[in-house]
Amino acid sequence: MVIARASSPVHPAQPPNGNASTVRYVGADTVVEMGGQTAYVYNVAQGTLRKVSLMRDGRRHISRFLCPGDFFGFMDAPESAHSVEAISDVTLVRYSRLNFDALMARDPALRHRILASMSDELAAMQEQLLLLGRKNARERTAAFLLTMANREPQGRYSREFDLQMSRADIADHLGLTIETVSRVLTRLRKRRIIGLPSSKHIVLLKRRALEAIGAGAI
Amino acid sequence: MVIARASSPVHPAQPPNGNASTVRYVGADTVVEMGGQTAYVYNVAQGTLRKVSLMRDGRRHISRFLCPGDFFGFMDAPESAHSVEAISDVTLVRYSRLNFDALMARDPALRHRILASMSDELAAMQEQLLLLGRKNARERTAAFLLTMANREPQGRYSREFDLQMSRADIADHLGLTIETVSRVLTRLRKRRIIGLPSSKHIVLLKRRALEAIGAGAI
DNA sequence: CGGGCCTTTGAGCCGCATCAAGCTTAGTGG
DNA sequence: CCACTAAGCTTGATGCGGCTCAAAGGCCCG
Repeated sequence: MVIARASSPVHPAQPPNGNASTVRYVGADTVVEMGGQTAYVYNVAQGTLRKVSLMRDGRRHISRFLCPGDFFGFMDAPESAHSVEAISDVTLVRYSRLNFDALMARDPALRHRILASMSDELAAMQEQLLLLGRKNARERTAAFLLTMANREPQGRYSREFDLQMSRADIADHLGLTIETVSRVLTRLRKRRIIGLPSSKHIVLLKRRALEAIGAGAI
Repeated sequence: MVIARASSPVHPAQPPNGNASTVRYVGADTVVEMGGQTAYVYNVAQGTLRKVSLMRDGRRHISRFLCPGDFFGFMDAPESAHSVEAISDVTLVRYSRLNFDALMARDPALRHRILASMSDELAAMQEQLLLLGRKNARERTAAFLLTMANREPQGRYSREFDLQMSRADIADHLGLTIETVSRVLTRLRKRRIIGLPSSKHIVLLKRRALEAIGAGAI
């Protein structure tokens, strides 16, 4: 039940306007928030985080990676035992939940923006359920790469991008092992569907083929 | 993109009050709603439905079973290709989406009820992601039986209940095959953890043991 | 009593996990 | 600039859980 505990928050609580404050976390694996009702709603400004569920015996699942623009801490139920951890240096904008609720009540535009964001998240989760329930390792990996490509900031050409997370994180997101993820990526590289100049740098050589694989054709 | 197409709606559109109307569907496999922006929000009054995603090659996934009290059609994103199908005779209360939005804007209590309901749904989906990503067949089945037991209407003693859905539906919800579901249930019966007087009637003989299995202990 | 559907049970196989080395990269200190 | 180390990634060999294929067993309804 750790709330916004940072091992090293660089700039704690400096409000740019009345409601929000900016918080930064440096280094990997910083636990930002875990379970319970949180006092804050966060918006990711920079960096990447992971939303982690843990089983008692150590099995781990990552339900989602949080990228710039994403909200979190808004709709998380008390009982679900999950935490949010930074996997790179991160800058968050933090809103008091009370202010946020009040703001939502007055501001229909914000309300719709939040509902749309939640709707997107729900759709993504539903896709992920299908992925975990019915797709094989190759299909999962292809779909994941495309999701990551589409999440890249606009400034960058999404044909080519860096994965922000380790093989272990990818495996725990896709319900696979690091070995399987590695093998599938190697196979996609050997078939010239992706380029892999370094372990985290991805080039989409045949996007259409990758899309077909991710959708379960072929 | 079929919206509220019923093969046999018994009582179409009889408004009990200004906003809502009651709709009934008889027979199984009736498609109630599929993809796209729907004009209505539904609340389940009686019966059970399934929320289905389909892949082009026929692979199927059921992300959720809808039971009395559940809302749907509220937060479903346009692009996700899923449908909602009745698996028993069903009575739904249908609200116009426009009215619903307006009502939500004015009524903080309703707004919080809806947010809470969405929060519950999100937590359930997160649990399901962990289940599909990291649990084995026995753990999935145990967790599923407990979920179903806890969803029973209060009038019925949840130690003992009827499954509303077929083995195929259970399999498609748990990312397994009908054969595996059947085998796991048989094994749980032989270990006297559940009773199975008929194929759809479940008796929880050792709830604690089942909980331990479902959580991944043992 | 017969036919169709759902469920159960069995036999064999396959995809991914597990176990076990190597390899690459980054960081650290001499 | 080069050991040295540690962590992460890749690759190979083997095993197993759940899928596939097949058939038999219940149940419902005419």
